[in-house]
Amino acid sequence: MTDDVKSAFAAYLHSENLKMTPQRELILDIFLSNSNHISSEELYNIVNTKDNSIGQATVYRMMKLLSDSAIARECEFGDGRLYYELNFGKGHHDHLVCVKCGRKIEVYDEIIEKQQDLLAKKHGFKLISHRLDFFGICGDCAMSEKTTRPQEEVNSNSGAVETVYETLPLSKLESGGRAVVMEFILDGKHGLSGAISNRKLLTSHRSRIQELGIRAGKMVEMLNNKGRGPVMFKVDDSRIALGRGLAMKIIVRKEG
Amino acid sequence: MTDDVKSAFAAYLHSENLKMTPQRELILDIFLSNSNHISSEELYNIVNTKDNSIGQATVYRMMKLLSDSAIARECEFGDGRLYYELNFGKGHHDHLVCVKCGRKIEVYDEIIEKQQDLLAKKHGFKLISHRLDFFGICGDCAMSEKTTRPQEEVNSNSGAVETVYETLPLSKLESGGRAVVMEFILDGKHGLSGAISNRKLLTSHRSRIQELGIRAGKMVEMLNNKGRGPVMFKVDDSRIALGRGLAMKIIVRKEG
DNA sequence: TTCTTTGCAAATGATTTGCACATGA
DNA sequence: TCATGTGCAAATCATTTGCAAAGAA
Repeated sequence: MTDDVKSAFAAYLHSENLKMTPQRELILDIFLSNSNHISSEELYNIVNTKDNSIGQATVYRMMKLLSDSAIARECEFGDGRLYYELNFGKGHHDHLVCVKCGRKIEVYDEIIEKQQDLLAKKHGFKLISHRLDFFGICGDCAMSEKTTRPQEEVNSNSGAVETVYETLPLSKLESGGRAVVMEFILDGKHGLSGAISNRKLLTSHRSRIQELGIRAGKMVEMLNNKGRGPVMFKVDDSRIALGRGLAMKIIVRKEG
Repeated sequence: MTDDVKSAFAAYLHSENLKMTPQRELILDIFLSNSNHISSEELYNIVNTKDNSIGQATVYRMMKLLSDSAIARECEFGDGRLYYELNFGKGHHDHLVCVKCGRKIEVYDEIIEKQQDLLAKKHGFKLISHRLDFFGICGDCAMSEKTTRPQEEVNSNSGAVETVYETLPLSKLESGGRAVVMEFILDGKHGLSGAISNRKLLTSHRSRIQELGIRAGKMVEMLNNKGRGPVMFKVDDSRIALGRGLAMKIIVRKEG
């Protein structure tokens, strides 16, 4: 497989009168040997450990070549970087993006694809392409959350009580509900409402949220959530009102 | 409706100990009176015509406020800008984005939504949100293409012959097929393979493609497209080989 | 009065580019 | 040979931020 890709790339270079160089070869090798969905910068960091004479620009340029040749495909997940996945010999698929560990799972669903075509047709729309990304928490991360169960709740003195947790945006925590803050979702320059990344915390809002004492691990108690307008909740001993838009960007874990 | 939004925003400001200012009021008015899916910069340009003392930063800051309060929602369509749509009183929806005119059509499909939940569950994935964007050509643009039919083909000397056009990426034009170049799809910094925008031409590749003489309106004839590897086609009198990845980014119109 | 806002200009940060030199075919 | 590739540093570009002056409650 790796060899197929390499000869396909060589053929591409040849057809475009471009040249194979040791830099290009090393970058391709590293791209192929690494887990998919890597950004140019991450790739550069790895390349750099093998050969620190290679510049960032070379890596960026190479990724464009791989994309032009359709050996790689560019994807973006709302955090302002471009990621590259292997495209050679693969068909269309959608992504499940874990906001906790950043893992990207490739999925495909025939029913969704068909229904998308119908939907486009219904609107007189001539489809060229589409993208579907899911943001949430993967099975592994959901599992490990159980392990790092917060101390406040470890009160079982006997018997085997399995507690099931539910992960949701703070904006969906109902009045009276208690939950633990897990994660903030990306915002700022490359934000994407509803969509999420674990790469950076909010930029413009980080300070605002953190000033309020809302930090990962904190317990929150929802005082008032009418499903509309700002939500009112308690952290430590203070009451906080927060716009629904911001509250949607705070992921909490609730006992279910 | 407009009044509802405005009082909701006033309530939000109050709940957050923020203040109403003439700047904020003007920006909100203009946002509400304009078509949805506007970027901060576009909005600033309009605001600027009404009051040129208002700075860009104020507009950017206001859009964050509208997003924090959930009155607006941020969306991005792969061109590196953030767009804002009215969110107040609206539910989840997906977007059909026309690569020709840039129009964004909001759509919703119950079957797709249900299937998405099933798909996530099947992969043990706890869904927080998702986004689904379609890129293609809207009915109106498809219609107006017929009107601006290229001269080369206007040879009907009698009778009413209706010609139906089909729009597709060059990479999908079969060997022997002829088509007219319509559009290049976005790339560069904020590119998105498969996904598309009409805002900018390719940056890094524009020169390469244009040097080759490929321009909107040009007739191309596919010489060899095996469905894999580079495609070979003719423009004017020269033969050109192009990587499949790049060829996917050239939208052509074929007689069908 | 006392925070909050604002406009301006400078800073960000991922990515691209100009340039002079180096190198593959 | 000689067009193409490379590293470096400077340039982009949408967006954010620091700051001193101005304004709302």
